[in-house]
Amino acid sequence: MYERKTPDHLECGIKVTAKVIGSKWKPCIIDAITRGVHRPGALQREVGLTSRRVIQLQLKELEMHGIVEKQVFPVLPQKVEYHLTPLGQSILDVLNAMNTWGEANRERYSGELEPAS
Amino acid sequence: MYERKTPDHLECGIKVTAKVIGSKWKPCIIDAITRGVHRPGALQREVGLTSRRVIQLQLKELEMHGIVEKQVFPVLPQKVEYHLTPLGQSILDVLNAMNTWGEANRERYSGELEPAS
DNA sequence: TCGTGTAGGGAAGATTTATTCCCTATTGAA
DNA sequence: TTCAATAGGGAATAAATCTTCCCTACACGA
Repeated sequence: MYERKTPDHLECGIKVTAKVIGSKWKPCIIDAITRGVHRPGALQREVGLTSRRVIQLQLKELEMHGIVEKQVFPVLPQKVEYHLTPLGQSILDVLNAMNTWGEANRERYSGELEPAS
Repeated sequence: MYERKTPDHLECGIKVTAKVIGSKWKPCIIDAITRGVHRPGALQREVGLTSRRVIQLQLKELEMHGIVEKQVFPVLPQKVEYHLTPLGQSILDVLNAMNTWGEANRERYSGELEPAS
């Protein structure tokens, strides 16, 4: 586990939220779970472009942050499912706002960046 | 200027938005500008905790991304102001959503992290 | 027995991002 | 003349994040 060398700055709400969903794959994972993909292996195949390990690490953090809940079925072969907690459900509002803005402005950022406005 | 070695993944709106506001200080800077702090030096003092250089770099990126507009006054000593563009105004919805969620759940993430829910 | 699937993790390295240090240039005030 | 303020940037380094490689363990089927 990596140990931060600088303290977290959580003085404003934005940074709290960023701490929870601000990483390369977490939004994708949360999105996939809401679409009904619950098992780690399936999530990895769904998200693609990244490895099993990466998904595992992100799921673990999401679980620590109370966004997802891990459910272990006592069967073999192993079966595990991750579901959104109520807290996880509540953060969908934020993801939706981000998605809406991004979709509305995608073309501006897709090609090379022009100087702006 | 740093040149990325891996391509941007902008296939979903969330990542587009994250590219634009997803950095350590950009949300703070945008927030300060909306509160009426427009000059680089003042922004640096307002945000605190970071250096002049950092603010400069972030402002430059925000300008390239069309979020803020730079206004140079032809006077001496130099005077420069940054203001939000209409596009910048529109992204406030996202920042507000993030802030609301974060404020509502701050206590959960302020101390040490408990295993969750 | 060997290869497949499941889920999980340690350790090292690559990549990206943030920060620091030290420069430029200008004007006015001490 | 020297120091403060203004705004800006190059280069190097520190820190954080992401990724890859190689392990564990279990059960089933060929």
